[in-house]
Amino acid sequence: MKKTAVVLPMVSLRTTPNSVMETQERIVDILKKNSLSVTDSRKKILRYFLESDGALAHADIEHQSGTEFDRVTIYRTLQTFVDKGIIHTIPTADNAVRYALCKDDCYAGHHHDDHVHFMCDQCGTTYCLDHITVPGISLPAGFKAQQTDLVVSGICSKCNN
Amino acid sequence: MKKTAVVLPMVSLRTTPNSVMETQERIVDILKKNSLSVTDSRKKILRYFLESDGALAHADIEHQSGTEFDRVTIYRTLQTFVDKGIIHTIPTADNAVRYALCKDDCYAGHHHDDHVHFMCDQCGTTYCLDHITVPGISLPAGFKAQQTDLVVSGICSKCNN
DNA sequence: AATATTTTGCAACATTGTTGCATTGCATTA
DNA sequence: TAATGCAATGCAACAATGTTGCAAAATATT
Repeated sequence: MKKTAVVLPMVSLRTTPNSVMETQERIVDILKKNSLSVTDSRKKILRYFLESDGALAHADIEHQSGTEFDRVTIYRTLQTFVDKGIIHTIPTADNAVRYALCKDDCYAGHHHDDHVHFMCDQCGTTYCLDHITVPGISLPAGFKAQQTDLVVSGICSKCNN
Repeated sequence: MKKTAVVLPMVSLRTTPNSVMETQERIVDILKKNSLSVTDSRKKILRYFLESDGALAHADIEHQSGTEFDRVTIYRTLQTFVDKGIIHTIPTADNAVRYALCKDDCYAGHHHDDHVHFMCDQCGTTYCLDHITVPGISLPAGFKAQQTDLVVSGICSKCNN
């Protein structure tokens, strides 16, 4: 492994704003609560999600992280997070795989992401509209719903000015 | 690549010469109405959709058609059909691109596929539930909806026995 | 600190999708 | 219906995306 330089040295904790410290703690907390060993790539990738207001695609993370870690590591980390219920995938109209943080009531192997996703056609940002729940759909006889995904695309509030 | 056995007898349509002729005519009609030149690949691919009750992925068509035409031709044909409003893409939970025939009120550059899609976790078939419309979603201030996709996954009526 | 376990990087590969260009096939007009 | 113009196809080469096995490195455990 190449990199030895740490991004956020412990020493800086005193002089760093509280919010940064909180995020760092929160990251480690999430990983430990999910019985995951705390590694640099997992911390970094989880940080991307915590600091992003939208969803992230694999490519986003790959570009942001540069050559810091391998493509394969990103794939495996994302898969691990999905398995643990930390993030969830979002089906989008353009069929590009995107991931976003789960709410607290998701746990390993059991997602509860019954909220609406919004994808801006202009800036490409994907939002989780957590407070809008997916309406129940009455299916034809014999059909049994397991999961319902609702994705709205259009113009978001930032681009709508 | 000569697949002989036909799979689904579901609605067991008696293949009289007439119905075959009708399908053939319908295919040519659809192509001409959309100002597309009538080629073998377009006819064949369009036939796959007309004879399928579910949605098709690129891979499905590629496997079914064998080496009859090039992969690139399939990509371009599907794209052409989407552009003309003959088929539409379906966003699925597994983020695999699937296509299905549009209803009549779709035309070039303007899709009206406000119906629900159902994807069976067991057999993998994707259905267009044309008669179930997507409910209106009230978005936060500033958000403007352009398109709404609702995909339900679970067990379909065929597998639910 | 030593050991056991997990994760990572690398390499090699598979699948999926895109582009340019010469050739082929369709459609149009004479 | 033969000639011609234009669109579609096949091919090759490439780019992007995703998967797997294994040795090396990092993490967790004792």
